[in-house]
Amino acid sequence: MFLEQSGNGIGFGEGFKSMTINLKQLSKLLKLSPTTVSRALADYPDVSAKTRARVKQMAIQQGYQPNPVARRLQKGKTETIGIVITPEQNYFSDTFFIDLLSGISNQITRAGYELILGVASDEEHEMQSMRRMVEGKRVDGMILTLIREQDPRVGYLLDRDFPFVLYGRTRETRPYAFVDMDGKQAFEKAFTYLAGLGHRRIALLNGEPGFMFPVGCREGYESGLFLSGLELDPDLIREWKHKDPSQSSYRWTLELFKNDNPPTAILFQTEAVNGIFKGLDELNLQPGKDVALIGYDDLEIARIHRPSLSVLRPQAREAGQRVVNILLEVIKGEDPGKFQEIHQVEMVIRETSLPPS
Amino acid sequence: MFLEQSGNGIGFGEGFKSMTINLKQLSKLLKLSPTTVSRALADYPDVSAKTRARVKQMAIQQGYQPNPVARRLQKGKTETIGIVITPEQNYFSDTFFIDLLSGISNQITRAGYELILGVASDEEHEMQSMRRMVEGKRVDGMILTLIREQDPRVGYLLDRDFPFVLYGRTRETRPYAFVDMDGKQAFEKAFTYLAGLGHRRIALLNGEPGFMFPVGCREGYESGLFLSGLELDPDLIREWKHKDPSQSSYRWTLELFKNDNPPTAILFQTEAVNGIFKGLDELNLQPGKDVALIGYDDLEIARIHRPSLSVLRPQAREAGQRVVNILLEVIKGEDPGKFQEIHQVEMVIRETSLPPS
DNA sequence: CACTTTTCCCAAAACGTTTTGGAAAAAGGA
DNA sequence: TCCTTTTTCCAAAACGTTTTGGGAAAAGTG
Repeated sequence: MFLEQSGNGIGFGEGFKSMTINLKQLSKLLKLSPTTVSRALADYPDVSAKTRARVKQMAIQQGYQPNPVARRLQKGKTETIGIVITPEQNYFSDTFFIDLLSGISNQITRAGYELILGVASDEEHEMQSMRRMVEGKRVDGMILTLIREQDPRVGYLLDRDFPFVLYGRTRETRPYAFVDMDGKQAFEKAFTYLAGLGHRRIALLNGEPGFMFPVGCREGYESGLFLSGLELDPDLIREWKHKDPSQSSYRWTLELFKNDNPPTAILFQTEAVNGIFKGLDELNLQPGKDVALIGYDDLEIARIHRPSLSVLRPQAREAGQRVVNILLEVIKGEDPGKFQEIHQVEMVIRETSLPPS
Repeated sequence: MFLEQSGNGIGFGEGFKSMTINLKQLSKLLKLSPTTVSRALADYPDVSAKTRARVKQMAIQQGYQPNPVARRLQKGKTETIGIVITPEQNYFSDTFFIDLLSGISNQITRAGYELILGVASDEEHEMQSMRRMVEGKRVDGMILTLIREQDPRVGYLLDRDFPFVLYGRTRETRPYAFVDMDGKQAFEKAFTYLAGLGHRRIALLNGEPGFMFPVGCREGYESGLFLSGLELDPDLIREWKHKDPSQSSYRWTLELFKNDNPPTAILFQTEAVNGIFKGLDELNLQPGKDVALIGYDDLEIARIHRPSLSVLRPQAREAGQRVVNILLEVIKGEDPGKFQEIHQVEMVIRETSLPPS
């Protein structure tokens, strides 16, 4: 008989389903050792150009793909990176996050890696899901998003010396890798733009405290005040709730204009725009005309709405790609402290950023 | 020396990072063979209750977790299931999809499996991403969403006899497993409810042709017409575009009310609600008062808006869990044709479903 | 030609599990 | 007591790769 081992012979009696060839079968077909075939495909220099070509051609012809599980075991790597999302925080339904994820996925695939996804209902499950990935040896590295000021995930991963990259930043003294958007510069830019148009009462509807991103926004806002020679008025600043962006921003908008000296412009995260629009509508104020608006993030609603919303637009897709490339370096053993990127945010002037009337 | 093999001895000189124990080390600690330890942990009957208890205790104490990659190789399974999303279609940013994903992830984790995510920019990349998973032996099964009437993915998977479950249905004669929402029943229910209130001119703003879900909605609408003894008026039916739900539905709303005999109620997918609201606003028509509205899917906007939107609410999370449980059965070898579930959709009456004025 | 170097290939080990096919020890039956 | 059955354990093989450590043949070198 030609077939020496159980199911490892070539060709007969196998269903369509299992029509995949493995290294041993391929090497038999080529009358070479598995070693040589493996090394030929990996472009090792110790296999002649001729046989390398022959091997590669046959591999393509036979549709051979190395079994990733076997490779992972041998290499001691999972070739997988993990991410955990928390839908409750109303963050995931943001198109900007999809862009981020799209960039991440794109780059991961290009590297031949896999992205595994955890969905956690709250902070506790978020940690639990991450620990399963890390301690269960299911991933080589983690990507963290929606970072909090005090983020236990970061300490956990640093303690274990486990590779990770943040999209965002946190309060942590030890060095770690991150890609962040320059929220400060963005809000400063938006503020000074509005101030340059003549606005003197500019309100800030900021993200919920506890998370890190509102910190930069606030800094940029204050920096804008300073650069424009204006005083901070606490009445013009408030936070919306992640659980309920529209409702909380709606209420705040109504309150804001009960003020004796109401604002002529508002800076905010675009996520909260529906509530603001609704509030203004109820107050018979026209967005853009009676109140200038600039949102952070370019969601669909910003483009669709009439008047269209001026926005600060982070390049989420590019950021996602950078996050992955950095993580791959960190996994290789590079020093995470070397990778700390702050990306500029572009301002898109549309119809809601006119001078005060 | 006590340590017989390279890094396999217990305990000395290993960093915090590699403080994970493997089966061989654990068995050495217990003075048992790896075989017995493995079988003890897997509750095989051929290991005594006493040693089983001892093994389990030690495993917990040492924090032993079997290396999933090694297990997968031996078992010939990836313990992984795949899903590919297409952000372009404006589907992913829907909270209902997050619910679905949440149910999927939840159940996958419970089974000890992994969910790997592909993000594809268009139909072609969607297929490519799926093929990578399937032909690259990276998953044991696939979950498909946003199904088209003619969906090449289904044919591809059926041809290869590869396990999969649809969230939705397609036009395909061969048996396959699916979990679908009863869009027909939902729209019929909504229609007859409105008709029961006295509405006689009920419009339908449906999803884009080519996808499967609008088919059921249309059927339900027509069935509602029939049950209410009404005639179909083509002027009252139109589709919105996936690429741009708000804009297309906005335009349609304006056109709709140029009609000599305009509708008093509209049925639609909630995704398109922003355009409808905007259109009605421009026409000085009050939602709920001048025009009754019932949307399909309970998005945040539906609850937030004043008046709040009456909706048809699919239980996406439960559906996601079912999809996974079914897929696991199919992977085990069960006949996919046995698993064809159509889930009822609940109607939530809020403020936009009053009788005609 | 004899010796060294380079080129090209391969057998065996290893990655960490689970499964297979016993085998020794204990218990039961006469 | 001797034989059979049950209980309890284990050595070895297998999963499909990649890496290690050569080794034979070919090509240079004097």
